Amino acid sequence: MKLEVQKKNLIEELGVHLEGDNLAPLAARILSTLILSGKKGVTFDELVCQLQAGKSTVSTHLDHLQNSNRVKYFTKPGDRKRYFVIDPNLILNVMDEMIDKWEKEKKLHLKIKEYKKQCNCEAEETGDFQFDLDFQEDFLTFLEETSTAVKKFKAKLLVRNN
Amino acid sequence: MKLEVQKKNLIEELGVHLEGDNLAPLAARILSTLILSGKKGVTFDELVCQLQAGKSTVSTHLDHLQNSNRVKYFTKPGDRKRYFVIDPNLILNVMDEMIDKWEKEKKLHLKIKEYKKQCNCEAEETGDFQFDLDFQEDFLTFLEETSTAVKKFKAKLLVRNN
DNA sequence: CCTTTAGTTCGGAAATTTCAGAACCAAAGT
DNA sequence: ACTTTGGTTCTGAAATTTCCGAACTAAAGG
Repeated sequence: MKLEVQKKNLIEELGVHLEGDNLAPLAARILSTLILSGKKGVTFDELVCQLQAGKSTVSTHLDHLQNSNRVKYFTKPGDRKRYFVIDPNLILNVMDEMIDKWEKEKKLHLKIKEYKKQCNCEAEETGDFQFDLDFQEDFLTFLEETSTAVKKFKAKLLVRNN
Repeated sequence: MKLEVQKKNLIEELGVHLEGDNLAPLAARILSTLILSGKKGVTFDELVCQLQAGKSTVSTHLDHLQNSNRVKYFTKPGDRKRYFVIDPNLILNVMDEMIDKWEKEKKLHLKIKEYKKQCNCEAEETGDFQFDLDFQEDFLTFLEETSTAVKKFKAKLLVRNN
């Protein structure tokens, strides 16, 4: 199959997939395009044209993508255009986000565990425990272990890249 | 602090958090309520009252939550009401979902890698490679490792529970 | 200065999601 | 047979998200 056709199909497929992470359709298409366009970068106008989108839309979404450390740009001397590329640390940033989210989740579930314990204490005399603390326990271990797995891999990457 | 107040606060806090996983606000509140109400279960009417929501809304969202294996219900003999509780396998199901998602992602990125390789080949003579395959390589390893970490933990849980 | 380029910002239109009310249904009680 | 209970389904309203166009700005070119 011709490379251009392949690219268009992949942009769409990856785009749909990326929408899963709370990205607006067009934001997902932008990111997808950048992922599939490589180091040479894509300009603002190219994005507007290729995605058939409004300038304002592209501008806003590019802002978002840059603020969330997914996208960067570089310039060429004597050329006012910006060449957008995916942030070279994208994987690391994604991992950091995951770790962060799990960290928050852990704190929340510790609070919940506390609450459940208190509830079970109150029901002591009746012997009618409301909560199975195993669930909470398991979930916390789950978050812990998954977190460390990602952290380890992150460390490995960092060592290798230096 | 009084347990009831604690519970209400936790339901809201956990609810907001759960909205992060593509759940509608009310769906998140339902799940949150069930998580914080334990084994005794919560009836349809209690959900409608406590969450101040329409019956149709609760009905629809409960459907969703059951179809996505997050929620189950049990009944009591001689009592037509349904007592909703979180699915006892919720953690396992969540893990399966994660593994599934990563599996799909892996397939997609293998396709992308293929595409990138072809692109780089075409640009062979110019020496002007469009893609740094490291990114793709790293990402695939990342998915692989995170997946196995979760799978291992899942296996551990399964062994313990039997 | 005036124009062109490369965008940004603002206001609102269009699409989508989320929710509620009314009508409905099926099983159980009377 | 009628009523109550415990929901479900359908239709549309309200809220939110997503996007676009028009007007604007700032830097560079002529």
